Amino acid sequence: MTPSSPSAPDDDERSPPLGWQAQKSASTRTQITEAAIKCFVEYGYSRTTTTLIAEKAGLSRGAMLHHFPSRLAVVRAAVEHLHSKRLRAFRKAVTKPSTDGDHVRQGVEAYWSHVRHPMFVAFFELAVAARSDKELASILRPAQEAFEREWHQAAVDVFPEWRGRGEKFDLALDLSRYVLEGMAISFLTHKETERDQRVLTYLDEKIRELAGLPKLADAPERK
Amino acid sequence: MTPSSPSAPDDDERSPPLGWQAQKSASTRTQITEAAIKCFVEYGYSRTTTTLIAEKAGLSRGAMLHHFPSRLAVVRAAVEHLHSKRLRAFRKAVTKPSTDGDHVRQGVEAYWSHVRHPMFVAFFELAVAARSDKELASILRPAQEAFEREWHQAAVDVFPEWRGRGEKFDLALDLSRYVLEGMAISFLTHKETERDQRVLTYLDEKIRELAGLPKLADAPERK
DNA sequence: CCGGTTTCAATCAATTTTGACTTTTTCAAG
DNA sequence: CTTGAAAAAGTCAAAATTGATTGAAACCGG
Repeated sequence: MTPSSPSAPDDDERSPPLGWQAQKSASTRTQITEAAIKCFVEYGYSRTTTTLIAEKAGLSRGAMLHHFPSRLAVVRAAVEHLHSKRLRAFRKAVTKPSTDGDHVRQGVEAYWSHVRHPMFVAFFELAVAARSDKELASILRPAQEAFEREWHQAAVDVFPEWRGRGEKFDLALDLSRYVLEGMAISFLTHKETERDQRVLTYLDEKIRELAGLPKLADAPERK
Repeated sequence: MTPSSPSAPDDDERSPPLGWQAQKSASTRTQITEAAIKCFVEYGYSRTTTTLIAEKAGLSRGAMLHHFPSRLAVVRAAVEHLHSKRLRAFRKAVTKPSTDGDHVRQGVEAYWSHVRHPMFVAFFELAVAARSDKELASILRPAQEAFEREWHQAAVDVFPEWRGRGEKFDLALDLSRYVLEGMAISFLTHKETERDQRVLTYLDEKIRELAGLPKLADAPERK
């Protein structure tokens, strides 16, 4: 069932030979939660069984259930882990010094990269499953709300000059969120085309309009 | 397990006393597929078991498996049924004589109503599940592609004057699709606010811009 | 009224998943 | 080197789901 070697040094085993049991335990726990997240992305939420998680983490199922007594406990930990990772990655993306001082472009790009990352897929799977699973919903809601607050705060930080013009600001935020998430979700089943680049460029343009910023001379290449 | 009366006259039982067995069978089959669709909406795809479908359809499980030999057969039929219903409803919405000759408004409104309908939720559940279920994906893909072709055709029909200006036309279409679907999906877990009405109004406005139509004097109330 | 077909109901075995329980291994401290 | 606690592995029964099989009931044509 678990043919992998008992102590396969994964990417979380890089802790120095402090050899502490507590540290090893923590390392194993993150290994498990990350395996769970990978399973969400690869197999979807409902197909993520404890067996599958243990297999992907390179542990026996019994070992996993020692760290997390039940499936839900793993899910809980995975949600927290995913949330903090997501938050950290997003913060890093928006606080990165802008390459050309183009706040709009950077903000859009940051969230666009974010929603195309596997982490967003994992969170999306959880969100969809939570729609008809009240228990999961109660676990997910705090993390989701926290992320959205952070998202909004990041937007305020990126556009400090935009204070007071609340109505258009909110509109630009909502529009961006819906367009980018809608595109990202669409791309889960469809493949990207050149047309979609035009949508991103157009979104940039409209946000600038709403912000009262000057039009960009020409749209530079998007990666 | 199935406490409901054996021959509960549901909304599909209203066929006249033609008493034919073949017709009754067809009626029962649509009853089953519609029950399956309801289950997708209410419990999600993965939790929609054969037991649950039979229960919701008011049949014994054995009776259901007589009409559809396997779970997948039910899903297949449900996808087809859902697809034709979706297509019919959408066609009706877009071909309805516009109340005030405002094509843009009508088109947006039509698709907005569509994505807020339970049928869209069901299709969405299927689409998400299909992401990690190749068998379901192969069932769903034809229906999805057919609907998208029809969607595009409907857009062309609603804006006959827009031929030739392909680039902006496609942009308007893509934008609308992403915004509306993104909003609809967001509303599956969040609740609607007044801010979202502004996004719809803004979308109307931008489509008019792209089409080169005059700005609307004032935004009438949305229902 | 009868015969055969269709529809429906109920039971059964096989499989999967889960969580509890037991046993073995690892490892740091004395 | 011994020892005891933590970690890992393996085993087990209970529950759920599925599809097959069998038996009963309704219905139509003759």
